[in-house]
Amino acid sequence: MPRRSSGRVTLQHIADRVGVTKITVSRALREPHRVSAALRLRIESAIDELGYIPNHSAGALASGRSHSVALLIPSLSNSVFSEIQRGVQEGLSEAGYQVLIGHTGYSILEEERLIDTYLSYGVEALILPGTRHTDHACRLLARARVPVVETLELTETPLDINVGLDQHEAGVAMTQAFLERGYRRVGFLGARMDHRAQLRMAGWETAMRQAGLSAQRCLTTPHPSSYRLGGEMLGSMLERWPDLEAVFCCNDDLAAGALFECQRRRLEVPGALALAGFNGLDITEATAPPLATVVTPRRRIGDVIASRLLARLQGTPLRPSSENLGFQIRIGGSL
Amino acid sequence: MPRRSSGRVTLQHIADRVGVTKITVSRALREPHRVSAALRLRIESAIDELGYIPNHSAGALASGRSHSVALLIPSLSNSVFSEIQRGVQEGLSEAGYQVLIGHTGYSILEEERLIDTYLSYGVEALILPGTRHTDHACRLLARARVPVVETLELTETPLDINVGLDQHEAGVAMTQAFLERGYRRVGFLGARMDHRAQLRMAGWETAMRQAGLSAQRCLTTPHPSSYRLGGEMLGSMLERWPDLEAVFCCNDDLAAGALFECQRRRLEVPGALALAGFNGLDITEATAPPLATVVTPRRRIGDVIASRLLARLQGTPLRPSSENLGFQIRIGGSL
DNA sequence: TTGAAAGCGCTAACAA
DNA sequence: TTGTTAGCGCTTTCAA
Repeated sequence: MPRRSSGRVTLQHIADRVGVTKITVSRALREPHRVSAALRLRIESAIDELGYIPNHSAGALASGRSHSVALLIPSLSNSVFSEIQRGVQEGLSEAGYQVLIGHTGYSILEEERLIDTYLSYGVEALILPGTRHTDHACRLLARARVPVVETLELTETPLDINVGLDQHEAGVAMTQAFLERGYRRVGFLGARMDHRAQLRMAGWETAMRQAGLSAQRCLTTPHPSSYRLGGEMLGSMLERWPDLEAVFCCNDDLAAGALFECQRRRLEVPGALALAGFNGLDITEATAPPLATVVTPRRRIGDVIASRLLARLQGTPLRPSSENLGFQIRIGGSL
Repeated sequence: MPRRSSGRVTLQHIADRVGVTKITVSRALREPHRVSAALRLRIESAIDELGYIPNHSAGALASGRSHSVALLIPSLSNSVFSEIQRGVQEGLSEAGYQVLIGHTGYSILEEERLIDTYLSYGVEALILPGTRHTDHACRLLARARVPVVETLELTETPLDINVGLDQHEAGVAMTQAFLERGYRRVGFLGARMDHRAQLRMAGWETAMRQAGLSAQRCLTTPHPSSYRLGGEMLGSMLERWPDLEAVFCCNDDLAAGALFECQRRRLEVPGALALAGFNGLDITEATAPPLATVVTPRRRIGDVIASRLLARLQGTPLRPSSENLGFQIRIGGSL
């Protein structure tokens, strides 16, 4: 009788039942072709009968491989990340990796905590939203010698693999779309104001200044985006700048909320006020009128992350690199 | 030189540096009060210097405890689950548990796969969306002897802990709200048609039949819900049943999409058509008019799950139980 | 307050 | 094709 034991079925139990040693059972699971067919069948049925579940910790400890990858996302309620997740998941799970999802709530401190946690879980790669991290997080990542993907935005100084799009450029492009259509008093509405929102706003400012126009009509808040907030903030903007002709919102949620507020106020969109959002979520095509937006290649980002990461995990040495997947301006009917 | 070694910093490295044994370092981390203050400080600075990250697998293997709990959610893009997650996370992480999130995509087969995976990770509890599982999943859960929470809906035969609300009753209540306001030709619009959507629809049918009314005006699809789909399906319903007076949608996304379609068709809501959704998401309060909906206590569900689970994990033996957290009907302005 | 010994369940490396 | 041996990094148990 062992001194300590969990009571769970182990490889040894299967081995005893079949009359082989545990390494053979282990092989039957991991390299079935290296075990004779007859034996394999007996092992499989014993596993089934006894309800064996492998102990991942033991395997990871012995092999030094966890077969898992961490994907950190800022928000669980934002479809932007769910599409990236789908691409990553599909690519990596085919290759035998488990994707562990972590939720940062847009906080780089929480990100740091999760990086620590997942490194202690022995993940073989980390996928991070954004390119801003705490110093401590960067130190952890450097020491871990594990592939790291930074995504969504681009940086000149990637830690390792960087896949995303130029948020500033997208902000410029959307603003120019307003200007090309003759709008001059174009405001900016921003919430949460994470790094990407800041970049989009900076793009708006750049484009306005370049056109010799005022970038004063700007309202931001650190609060999280929501439809309701979009409506409320649009109200404040209209009060403060009654001459407003158009509003570029830092994301689709705010833009939709702003559109609803216009409907309540019987303000024609785009007749009395033009609107645009950012991301190209489903809602922008559903509203009346459809919303102008910057369509970001989220699914593709997920796919590309998976493929770059797999190359890296399978040994292809890559030096730090940035990959710009671009964006598209969709005018919809609100501009 | 050891035959195998990961090159990572281990407890032993810290111990060597400080001049103690590894068990003392281990204690300094887990039971700091049992190590002298001076030593503790030296250990802490060595940990910092060398960048030690504990190996979770080794700890879990040795102690038989993983300090982690799995939370499976059907969709990453549905705010319904993000609020539950927040409650669960807050409650459990305070108590030292790591919450591992898994994504089932509404598939009980995928759920089964994730249950298997997370059991092999040694999670100390599982939180599942819904009360329907594959037979194999039930067998896995039974053998695992680990607390299980089934949530969102209620069942007469909980596996263990069941926290949710009566989806059928909510469907009945919302339908009755239509009837009380004089609507008679009330249709039902459903997408995805997971078990909860089915229960809501059954509630609608029950209420209509009890009132002696026809439950024919019903359109469903297995496709995932989206705003766009809500609009398209409403179009089909109006074509098929031009006499439709009201539509109860199985969730808020569909209802919002239906509202947008009404706006496009210049159909007054609720004048020409009344609408209602389900869940009470942010969007229902933002649209013009605000949407009638069934407000579900999602945050509270998360909180209650955490507290029941902690009690259970800390040893309080509970027999299988169902907890009904109820719902509220909010009329908004679309009814 | 600190340490020695053993073992958690598995896999790598080598052997037959 | 199957087995033997050692050890992954940590914690438990018992001892000092």
